[in-house]
Order: sequence, then C-alpha cells, then structure tokens
Amino acid sequence: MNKSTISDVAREADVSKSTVSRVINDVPNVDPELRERVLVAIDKLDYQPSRAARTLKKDLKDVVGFLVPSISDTIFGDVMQGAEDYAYEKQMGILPYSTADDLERQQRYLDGFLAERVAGLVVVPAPQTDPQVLHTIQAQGIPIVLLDRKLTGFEADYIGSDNIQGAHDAVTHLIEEGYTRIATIAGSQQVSTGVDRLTGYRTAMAEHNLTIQPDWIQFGNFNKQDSYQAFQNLLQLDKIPEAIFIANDAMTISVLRAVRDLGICIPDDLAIAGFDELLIADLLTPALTTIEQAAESLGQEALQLLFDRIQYPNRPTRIVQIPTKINIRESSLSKSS
Amino acid sequence: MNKSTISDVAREADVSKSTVSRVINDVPNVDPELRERVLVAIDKLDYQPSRAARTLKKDLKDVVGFLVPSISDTIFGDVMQGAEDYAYEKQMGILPYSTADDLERQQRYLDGFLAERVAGLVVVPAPQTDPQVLHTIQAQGIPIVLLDRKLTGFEADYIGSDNIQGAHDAVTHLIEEGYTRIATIAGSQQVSTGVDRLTGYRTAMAEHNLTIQPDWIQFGNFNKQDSYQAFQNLLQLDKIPEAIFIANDAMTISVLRAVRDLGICIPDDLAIAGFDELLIADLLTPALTTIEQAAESLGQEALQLLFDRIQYPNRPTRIVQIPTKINIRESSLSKSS
DNA sequence: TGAATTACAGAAATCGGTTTCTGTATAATT
DNA sequence: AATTATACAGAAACCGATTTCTGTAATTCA
Repeated sequence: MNKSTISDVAREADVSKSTVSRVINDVPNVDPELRERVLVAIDKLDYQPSRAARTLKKDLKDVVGFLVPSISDTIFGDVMQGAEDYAYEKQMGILPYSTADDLERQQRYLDGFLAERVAGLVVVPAPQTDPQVLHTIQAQGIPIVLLDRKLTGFEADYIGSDNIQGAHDAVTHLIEEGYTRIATIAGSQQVSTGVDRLTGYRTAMAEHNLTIQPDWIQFGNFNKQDSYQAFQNLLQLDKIPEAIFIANDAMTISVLRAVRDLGICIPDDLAIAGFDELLIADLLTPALTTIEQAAESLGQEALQLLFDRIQYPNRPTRIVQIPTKINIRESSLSKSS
Repeated sequence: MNKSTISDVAREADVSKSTVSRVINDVPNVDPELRERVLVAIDKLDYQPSRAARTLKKDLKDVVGFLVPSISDTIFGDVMQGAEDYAYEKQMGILPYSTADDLERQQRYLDGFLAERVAGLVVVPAPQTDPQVLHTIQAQGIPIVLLDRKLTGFEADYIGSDNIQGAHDAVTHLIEEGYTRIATIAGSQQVSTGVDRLTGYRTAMAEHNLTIQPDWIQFGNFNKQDSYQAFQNLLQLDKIPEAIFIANDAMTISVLRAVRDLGICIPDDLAIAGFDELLIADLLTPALTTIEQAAESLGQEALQLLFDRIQYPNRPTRIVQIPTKINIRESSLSKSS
C-alpha cells in the first residue's frame, strides 16, 4: 500500500487540499463539520504529511546536526544522550552522527547537513579539520557550536570541560599526596583537549616548583596502543616515576591492564589518576581516582548555546567551560595513608 | 547570506535549471564547456542541492530509522555505532534516536519517521509497545526489523543475541564449577530478553536436575534500584545461594557495589556470572565472568536484514539469533580451583 | 432593504529540485 | 544533396505540501 498524500485525504473527505492543510495546521475559520470529515479521512488513511514537502515550501529548518567522534565512546555517548534528551524536550529535531575522527566521513556528514538545510550545527571537529571548511558553512548563515575541542583559526561558540583545570586538579592532588616524580601519558596534541590537559599538568607542576623531566611526558594519543607503548617507555626510565596522570579513559585502561600483568602495586609502586570517569572505577582494586566530566550537561548546553545563537546571530561568541569533578579514590593516595 | 538554489546556479552559469540538474546527477550528453561553467558556478555559490526538494520529486527514501532505548547504554551504544558505520559504508542514511523506553517518546519518533518517509525501520520496542502500532506502519509498506526484543503478536524480521543460550551457558558453567544452589537476578519480564534469560537459567538448572527454590528467582528489572533490592532479598534467605546469575550489566554493577560494601568474598562466599560484558570486567578483583554480546554486529546485521527486506519485501520473515560468548574469569570459579 | 463586511472554501501559485517533452543544430546515411 | 538519426539545451510539468488570491454565501450595518 502506498503512502497517502494530502490529495488523497482531500478526495476522501471531499474537500480541497487547502482545507486539509488548514485542518492540519490548526488554522481557524474552518467549518467544524469539514474539519471533522478531514480528521476522519486522515485517520482512515493513516495520513502523515511529508516532511520533505512541508520543509520545501515553508523553508523551515527545525533540525540541527550533531557530530561527535564516536557514539559508543563512554563520554561522547553520554554527551549525545544529553543532547538528544534536551532536543526531545524542546521539540527540536536533531541529527546525531559520528565521524570516527575521519576527515572524509566528517565532510560527508557536513555536506549532508547542508543538503538537509539544518538550522545549526554542533561539531566536535576531527583532528586536522580545516577551519575554512567550517567557516564556509558559517558564512552561509548556519551557526556552529564547537564541542569539546577548540579549533584555532575558527571563531565560534565553544563548550567543553575545563580541561586545564581538570588536569591541574588531578596533578595538584597527586602533589599534595606527597608525590614529586609525576609523569603523564598525554593525549594527542592535534586536538585542544590533548594540549589543555598537558598544560594543566605542566602548570600544576610549575606551581609547586617541581621540574618535569622531559621523559616524564609520553604521548599515548588518546588510544590504547600508543598508551601501552608510552607506559612501557616510562617503566624503562632509570628512575621510574612515582605517579602518573593519564589524559583519558582509554589510555588509563591500557595502563591498568599492563599494571595488572606486571604485578605493579598501586599506589605503592605507582600512583595513578586518570582523566574521565569509568563506569566502575569505584569497583576496581584499588579504586581509581578520576577526573569526571559532566558529559550529559555538555551535550545539553551545546544545544542551548546553539539555539541561543540561532535566535541572536550577532551576540558575541561565548566560550563556556564546565568544571570537572575529581573523584579521589585509593589509586592516588599517598603511601603513608 | 541566503542559501543558493539551483536557479541561482543556472543564472550564474547562464544555462537552464535542467542543465544544472543534469550536471549534478552525472547525466551524460552535457556539453563539456557548459558542464564546466556549471561546476564553477556551484563552487562559487557553495551550492548544495536541497534534500527536501530532491526527495519530494524523486520520491526516494534513502534513509532508515533506528530506534534503541538509550544511546549512552554500553550495549546499545555499540549496537548503534555498528549500525551507523555500516550505513555510512553502504552510503545509506540512518536516523538514530533513543526512546528511553518511553512509549510517548517512541511514538513521536515513529511519527517522525513516517513524516520523513523512511525506507524502513529498526526498532527495539519499548516495553508495553502495542503491536498494532508497528503493524500499521508495516501495512503502509515500511518494513520493520525488530532488534534485541521480540514482540509477540507482531510478525517481522528479528535480530538479537541468543539470550536463552547465553544465560544457559552462564548457568551451566556455574553448575560445572560445582555450584548447585544457584540464584538469579532476572530482568524485566515485560521484554523478551528478560524472559529468555530467565528461561536459559531454568533450562540449565533443569537439565542438571537441580530444583530451583522459588526465592532464588528475584527480579531486578534490568535496573540498579530493583537489583539492589533483589540482592538484599537473596541475602536474607535462610540459606544464602552459592552463586548468582545476573541478567544484565546494570544489575551486575549494583550487586558488585553491595558485595564490596558488605565485604562478601567472591567467589568463595558467592560466585557471580553476569550477562553483558563490562568495559573493564577483566580488571576487577576478582575478574568478572560475563556473557558477551556481539553488539556492533547486532547493529550491522539489523541493517542488513532491513536492506534485504526492502529489496525483497515478500521473502519469509527471518529470526536471527547471534551466539553470545562466555568470558570465564575468577568470579565464577569453584572454591577448589 | 441595499451596501459593506465577514467567514470560509476552493483554485492557483509556489518552494527547489527532477524529468519529460520539444526544438534546433549537427552528424550519419543513402 | 536530401533525409534521417543523434546530441544536446531549454521550456514546462510535476512531486506534496503551504499560502495567497479569488469568489460566494452569510452576516452586519446604515
């Protein structure tokens, strides 16, 4: 059976298309009897107006694009859930997709958004994203909110966790527990989160007059493989660090596996604090100290920023940083305690 | 700046709309010189054809809806990621949304899909879903594939894990480890997964001639709160069970927290096997025995089933059950070992 | 009671594309 | 050289809605 159109309904109710349209859109001044006939016909035919046709005529853009690296990632899954819930509540449409941090894939979805005539975009830009690409979209009057990752050379609203502060908190905590030889497994320096978390580590160390050995900074690039190697590098140092700050969850997991396999004792042999809360971080032995992001809020507030921007296109750009929360658990406590 | 249309491009290139359309759609027999002029104009104006207009005329439905309970849930996040990756690869559009197991929300998204004229749907039906609702959609020629949860009274392709077998495997394993007083924290009986996993528990017990005490079956309804209570109920029994099979990850986490707080020793005081793999199940002490679902495959194969159905609408319905994998770890080993 | 509003329904134009139809210039055929 | 076939571009119709315009009947006002 074929999908029925407004003409089918009109025929069935023996009225004109115009009348059907008026009924659907709650336009006043429609004879109650005709209205009733139309409603019956709609019900009978299971009629649902075509969004394509309506969009075309009304030139409405009631939908926004939402682009994150991965849906299945703990953090971004939560972010997207927060965004979708908010969109649902606000009766706005949202088109959620993932780039897998692949430029080509990102481009295809961006083009799709343009073809869809979205009212705006929330984007976690993939590494190496050309600011010009986003700028072109912006220039067409489509507002963009950057999420999680800043993009130098691109002026736009931004929302993300306060990564510098988060990393700073973690490292400061380690220092306060009495550790001084503190290393870090840093994230990719191609994205701002990687840079900022490393900055947080550096400033915390500097504030306490602790010199950082160059070897203490190893790059795990936010993935398990590189993180494994980074950790091995740390273990091979003449003097093994007393503590490590690890810049995201995936890398932390990689390190914890190595720790288990090598029988390293946490925190006595090595203290650990990781960025990103893990679902059962509290159930590990020892429980893991983490920096927790307000992921769902990030998603929600990203949409808020975007809706605001759509409404007031000329308002000055805003940079919103949401504080992180430190969950202090056994993995980072001092040997004495 | 306003979005440019095909007419703008036509004017800019000094050709007709028809010619522009031909260039866009790679229709042969277009003068190379004109084609070039059109391409230049498209580039200059940042033209992107409107999907709404194209869809309207071509009556194409190149997009499918995908409805799961939650994006942020570990399992469904993976499922959706698998689906999106596959859709991207096949150049199909996918509209992924979450119902939060709420009937009203589910209905709104379903209506949206109809308005969008999707080519098909993959749905994890919310509890209490009226089969009639889905049937009406089917009757309009829109194929539906059920994912994860079967729906009695609704004939459609289905893909899910083999929940009976998975639960059966877990319980059989516990039995083989020498446990006989085996309880279960079952999921909600309003969804087929809850029913099937309980069935798997029952059959495994029966096959080994073990009688199930009625009190051994407690309902955690797939959520943490109920699971907590269910576990308390088990602990209050005159004779505490030796082992528990827990029907999903959320409930398992709840139990593990209680176990930690009460200082119960796993597996000596109580052996545990849980349905659903946790990201760091192997890092727990003791490591947790789990039944792992091939979540990404579920998402991918759901789309495959759907695409197949779209192509061959009259093929007999298929029920696909993907085997689960048991990850045997310390939490379920026998005391002796 | 006749003129001016008002209420309402249908006809027709429109949104931005695609596609069929039509027409003209060029190439191929005899 | 005359005829037919081919290549290609533009005009016009169309998809399914919305909205403006038009027309008629009912109502209000003078």
